[in-house]
Amino acid sequence: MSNEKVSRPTDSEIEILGVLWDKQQASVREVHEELLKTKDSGYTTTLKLMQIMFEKNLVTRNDSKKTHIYYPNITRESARKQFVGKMIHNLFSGSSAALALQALGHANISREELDEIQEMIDQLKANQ
Amino acid sequence: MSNEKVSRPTDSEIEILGVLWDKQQASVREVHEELLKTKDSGYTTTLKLMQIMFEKNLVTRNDSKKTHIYYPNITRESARKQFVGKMIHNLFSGSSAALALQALGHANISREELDEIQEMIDQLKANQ
DNA sequence: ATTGCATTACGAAAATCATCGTATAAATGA
DNA sequence: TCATTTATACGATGATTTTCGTAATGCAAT
Repeated sequence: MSNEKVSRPTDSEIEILGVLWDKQQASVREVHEELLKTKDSGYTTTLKLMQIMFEKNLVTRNDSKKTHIYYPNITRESARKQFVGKMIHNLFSGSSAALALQALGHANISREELDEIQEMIDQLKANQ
Repeated sequence: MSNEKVSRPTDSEIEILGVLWDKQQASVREVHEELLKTKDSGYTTTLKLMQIMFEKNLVTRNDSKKTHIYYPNITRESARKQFVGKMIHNLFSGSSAALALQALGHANISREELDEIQEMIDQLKANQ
């Protein structure tokens, strides 16, 4: 009867998960090298964070070799859902449309992407 | 030469800012009463949070009367930009279109809202 | 096998956040 | 005026997050 609860990742944990999502799997060393590109902290900091993430069930790992290999234990998709839901509630008074508009206004979006969003809207309208 | 730096609000701070954005201005008591509707904490907790927010420049206040009146010192709009930008970077690999799609998929959006988003897309396409 | 390097384990400190109790001061009104 | 209420100030605590130093351990190359 192990405790399978998975808590919400912190910002640092999201950074690490981002690397694991991209690479599918990675050692602490690999994750750390990747993080160094955008921030500056010690190796044991990354190690400790990943060990804590293991305790929190945010990642799994294969420790059969000396160098442990870590795997994400939540999907990018579920993290997105989680955070987007929270943000809609916190900052957009529950309106997902408002968030969508904000995102659209945020930065360059290609023609192809606009078409894709267009399609999504048509679909939503059709299902109403 | 005061330090005008404004840091990113925490979750609790966003809740308080939410009340101030809605009301334009409010005393600690008024904010606290509002918070009580959705959460349960002591009055001095709210007071302390708002005092810290004052030190962080997240709010201003008029302390000429005994009961201080607080004002938001960042706009809802800028907070939205801040958080949306961070989320796009953290979780959507920099793609605002991906976030827009995620938001669209999140929950019920009315016909009117869909039309509004539609319009935004047309506008973006026109400007390309 | 011994040395040297890479890795994990572990503890602890610093920083931040959320919480509240208590003291003090201002306003009110009997 | 003085007691009561209402507000702020302040310090302290506990929880969580982030950070790192040091010790122990596994592995590889001499």
